Amino acid sequence: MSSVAPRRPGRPIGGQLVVDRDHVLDAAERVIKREGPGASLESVAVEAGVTKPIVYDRVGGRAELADALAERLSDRMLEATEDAIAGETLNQASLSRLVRANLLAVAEHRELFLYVTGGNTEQTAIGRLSLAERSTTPLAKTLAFWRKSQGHDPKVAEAWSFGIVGMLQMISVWWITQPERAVDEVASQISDLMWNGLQGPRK
Amino acid sequence: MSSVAPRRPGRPIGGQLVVDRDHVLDAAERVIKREGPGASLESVAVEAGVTKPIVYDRVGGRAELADALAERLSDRMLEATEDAIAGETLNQASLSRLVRANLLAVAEHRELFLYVTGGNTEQTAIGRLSLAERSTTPLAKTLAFWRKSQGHDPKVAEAWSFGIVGMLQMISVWWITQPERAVDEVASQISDLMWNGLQGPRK
DNA sequence: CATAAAAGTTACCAGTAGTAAGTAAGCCTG
DNA sequence: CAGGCTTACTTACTACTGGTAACTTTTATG
Repeated sequence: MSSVAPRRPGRPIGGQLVVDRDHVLDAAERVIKREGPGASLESVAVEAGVTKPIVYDRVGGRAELADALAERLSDRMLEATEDAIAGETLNQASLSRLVRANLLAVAEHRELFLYVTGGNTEQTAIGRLSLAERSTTPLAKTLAFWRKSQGHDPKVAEAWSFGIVGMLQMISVWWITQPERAVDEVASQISDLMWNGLQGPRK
Repeated sequence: MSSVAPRRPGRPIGGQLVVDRDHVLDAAERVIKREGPGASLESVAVEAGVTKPIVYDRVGGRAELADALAERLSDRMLEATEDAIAGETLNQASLSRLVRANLLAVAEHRELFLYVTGGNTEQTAIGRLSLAERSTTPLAKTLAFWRKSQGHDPKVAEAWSFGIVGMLQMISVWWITQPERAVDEVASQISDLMWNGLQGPRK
């Protein structure tokens, strides 16, 4: 499989790029899936059929790689969860479907999720935060709009968004390490907590 | 400061241990506070006035070090938040104080918190989960008891605990990177969300 | 056709986790 | 009180990894 014909130095015949950025990122995902987080850039390069400096040229260092993969993952998750709630109004049932879709998406990209949420040392927390921000930004907008429509103060939207995203992340990590737990049960429990929290004090 | 007299090889005069486990862990905390996460074991050893193999003997490798520090941090956080809610019954005000105390405790141990929650590669997610578990286990007990006393199903306690801890963690990371944000405001907003969520559907 | 640009690889450096081997002091037995 | 075992360290190494500088070959251009 990895018996890619060894290439000589120098510009390749044909003058075309051998791999582009997405090829490298795809390779990175496969390696992470196979070797877990902590996979080396060397492995990624080999998997992409190329050498390390190319990885640096196409995507950058370890931190940038993590960022790029985080971006991809969060886009996919957003897509998966958008389908679950598409166009519909916010209510308990749609919320539960959203949580469920989130869990299933995490399970599907298990290793990648662990890699992205789980640190590549250095400014990892900032990275984790920026990943979260990709989710919170649209969520905060929705929340603010919804709060206003309910006659409540929309100021809480930003903090609540981060809280909710954190909750989903932690639940995801917990759930994928407990495979015997039914996804529907957890989704329903968490959406209960969220829904009642969102609605505010009982009049 | 770090001009600890260089020790020769061999058993030290007096036959006593030069440093114990806690000394190494204290040194690790200082180094992390100074150099940020990603501090090397070598630095830790130097700070402890000792060499690397001693670190390995006393606490173990990088993963074990992270675990040990996580344990310490979560104990301190538990202590700090316990004071804030001591003996009192669970209500919105005490919950708000708890969130506030949590945020302040995180700010106090800022670098350590980022180190612990923010990945040391490899099985970091498992580590993060086990840290969370230290908080969720007592929380789940309290929640289950409280739910029962309210005539509700206590089964949700475990999932809810992880959700709440995840929420607090994410909010903490977010908050300490936004120093201009008033702690009381965030604490109140988050405790609103949590309290209403916990109480369940309005009758 | 000479020369610059493009697209690679090779070969290296610095730093780091982890370990094996060496060394000096204390302790115990005859 | 002499020799051997144990204790508590250090020194010195290996293996690997992130990152980069220098080199090599093909293509494009005036």
